[in-house]
Amino acid sequence: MNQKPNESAVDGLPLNTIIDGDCIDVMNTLPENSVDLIFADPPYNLQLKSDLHRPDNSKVDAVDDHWDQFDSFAAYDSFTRNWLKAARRILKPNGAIWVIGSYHNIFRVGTALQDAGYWILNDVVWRKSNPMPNFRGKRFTNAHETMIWASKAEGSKYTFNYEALKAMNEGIQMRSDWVLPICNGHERLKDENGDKAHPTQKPESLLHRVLLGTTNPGDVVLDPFFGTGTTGAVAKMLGRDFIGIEREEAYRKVAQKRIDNLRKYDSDALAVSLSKRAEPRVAFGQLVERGMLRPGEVLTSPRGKEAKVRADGTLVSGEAAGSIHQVGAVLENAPSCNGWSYWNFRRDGKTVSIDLLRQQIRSEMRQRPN
Amino acid sequence: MNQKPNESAVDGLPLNTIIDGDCIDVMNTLPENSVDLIFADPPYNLQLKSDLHRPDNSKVDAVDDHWDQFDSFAAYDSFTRNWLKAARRILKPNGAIWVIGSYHNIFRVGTALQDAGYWILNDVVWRKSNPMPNFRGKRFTNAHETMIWASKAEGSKYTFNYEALKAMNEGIQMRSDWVLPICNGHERLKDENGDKAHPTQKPESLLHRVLLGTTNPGDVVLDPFFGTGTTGAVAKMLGRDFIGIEREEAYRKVAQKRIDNLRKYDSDALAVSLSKRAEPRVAFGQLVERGMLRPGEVLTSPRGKEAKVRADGTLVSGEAAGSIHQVGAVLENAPSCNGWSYWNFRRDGKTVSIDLLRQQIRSEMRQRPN
DNA sequence: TCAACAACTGAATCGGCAC
DNA sequence: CGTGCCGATTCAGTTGTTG
Repeated sequence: MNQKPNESAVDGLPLNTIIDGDCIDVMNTLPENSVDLIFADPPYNLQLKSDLHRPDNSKVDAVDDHWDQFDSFAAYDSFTRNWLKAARRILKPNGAIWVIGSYHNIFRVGTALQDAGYWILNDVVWRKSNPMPNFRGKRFTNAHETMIWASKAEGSKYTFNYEALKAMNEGIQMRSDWVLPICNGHERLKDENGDKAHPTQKPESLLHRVLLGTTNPGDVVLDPFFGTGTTGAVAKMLGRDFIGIEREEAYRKVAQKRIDNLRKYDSDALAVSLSKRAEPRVAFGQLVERGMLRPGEVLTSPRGKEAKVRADGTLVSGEAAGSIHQVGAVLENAPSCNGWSYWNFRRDGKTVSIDLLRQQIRSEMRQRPN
Repeated sequence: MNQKPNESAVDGLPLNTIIDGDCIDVMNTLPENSVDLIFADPPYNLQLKSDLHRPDNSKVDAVDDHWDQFDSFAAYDSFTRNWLKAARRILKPNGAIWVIGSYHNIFRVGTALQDAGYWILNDVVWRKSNPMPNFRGKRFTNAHETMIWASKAEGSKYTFNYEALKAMNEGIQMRSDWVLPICNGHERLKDENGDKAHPTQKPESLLHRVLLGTTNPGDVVLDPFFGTGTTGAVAKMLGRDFIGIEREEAYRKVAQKRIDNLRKYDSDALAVSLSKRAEPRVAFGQLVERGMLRPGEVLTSPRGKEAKVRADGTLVSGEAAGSIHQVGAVLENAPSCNGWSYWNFRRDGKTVSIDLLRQQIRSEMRQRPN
């Protein structure tokens, strides 16, 4: 394990380990408010009544492992509500959860999430570019799975790397439907017999988008149904810490080997496009103080409105006076206005945005903090 | 009304009419086992906290109608279970139901459907080609809605026109995700003031696919939340009988006029919107997510410039950071640059264009349209 | 008449921080 | 806790106007 525990993490967390046990029992041993993100791929409660066969009579290796049978919806609901409750206790107040499922279980999960006090932020559809066809031709090809993204509570300040996701999507904001291939080829882990090691291994691309978009480097990501450890593998590569919980020894062994053989990406490759919100705040008055703008100087709007700069960093325009934002909003008769992008000044015969001056100050601050 | 009652229909059904009243009360007056399909677009129970403005300061005309207000999840669940129970009674034994919703309500609906004894056949995702963006950059663009398709009971011999749907989809099995534009333009009904007649009018293309795929000509289709009557309009065009239930007089009037006036024009418009397909867009970030390129990997230009790939699909090269196009333009001191043809990577000792990777993804997408 | 441009719109649980 | 204020934030279209 070449990944070190993170400074900001809560003491006593078993970081970057795979824990043997039932996920509810294990989560109940962890400290409350200690985990940044939970990614959960719970059993699907598949309702296959008999073995499914392809048209050529070869048998489909369906999900029929013993852990995936539930007597009734009631049993599944009880199981779901219990693990969601344990998960919510260990989540930090501003933490969030992702749960993935199909129509067999996702409606139970979504209802339980809402009832437990989680606040749904989006449902995200993983649209598979290469799904298994519907061999019998009796239904639509089941070509997607659904993920629910929810914060611990209404009003939580969840992490969302908007600009990074937008950059990843050619400059257009990321939508709630993601087109990604299913996990196969070299990525699909095999056991000693060459069979697939886990029936529902998720693709790393899916976790890449989840972790890049809704965690920061150094965050703690817990996966209560770790399986073959896709969550841990991607977390390690992206410089996040993980905690995995898995009951089946065979899965734990495959996952541990998989993760040990991975390296973390260079940290400069993990830097991500930042939102302007993360930039330090600059008061308009500083431009006046520093002489970048003089009291009495006239600012102009895109549509030719004018305002005069006062010595205290406020503007006057006719009856209106106040901050660059307030005066802009009054002149435009708008509920609000970003004065930084609204106002311009003249230099050497050219019209320049006042935001350019703010950027100068910010770049000075970066070189010499304080 | 130029549509005649169907021979096979149960006697006493008010075919091809719009009934005034609460849907539960009205359904309870209809004979049991009498309807082939129910399409329901119930209130979504949106919980809007305050006004939302676009970045240009214009106000979003949100759904704030009284019929969408519920006090709690419990109240919404009670409402849902009641109308689903009434609906199930009037469904024929081999009948089926479609319910459409968003993450606000669809999990409650799905759970209630399962609990009431319906048998879910698929969840189908309507991927909107032109959704409203997320103006605040706080979440993923809400770019889809979910429909649940369920039979009256497990083992029902529901209708599924597999070949018709396959033919509609260029010879490939119809998948569980449908790309269709939202309802706007001439199809969007307006009131006397020129405002939208209904806040959530569904596109005819959506109902066309539902009715063509899961009913036969002459079947009876009931819509308990008829609104402006998209279900009735498409049913009439496709030779199915409809029963609409709607409480609001204004909606009933608009719907009646719409259905009475159906012209050939409508089916032309339908054909156009059905043939619309989203152009496959490939973002450079997808190559990184999918592991085709690794964060930290170095790309080279034809003249030997280098840049490093970051986890969010942007590049860094010295001071320059941004998209493959932006960084290429900076390094060449050019106004613009096609990053796809500019950048190369190394594999097995050979230099390869990144465009080759894009072509791989494109070919995957082309094999499975829609 | 047409092209170019401006204005408008859609089921949305859409801030954050200092005081 | 509330109040006040800074200041960040949009995609794919359709309709209407201008030249």
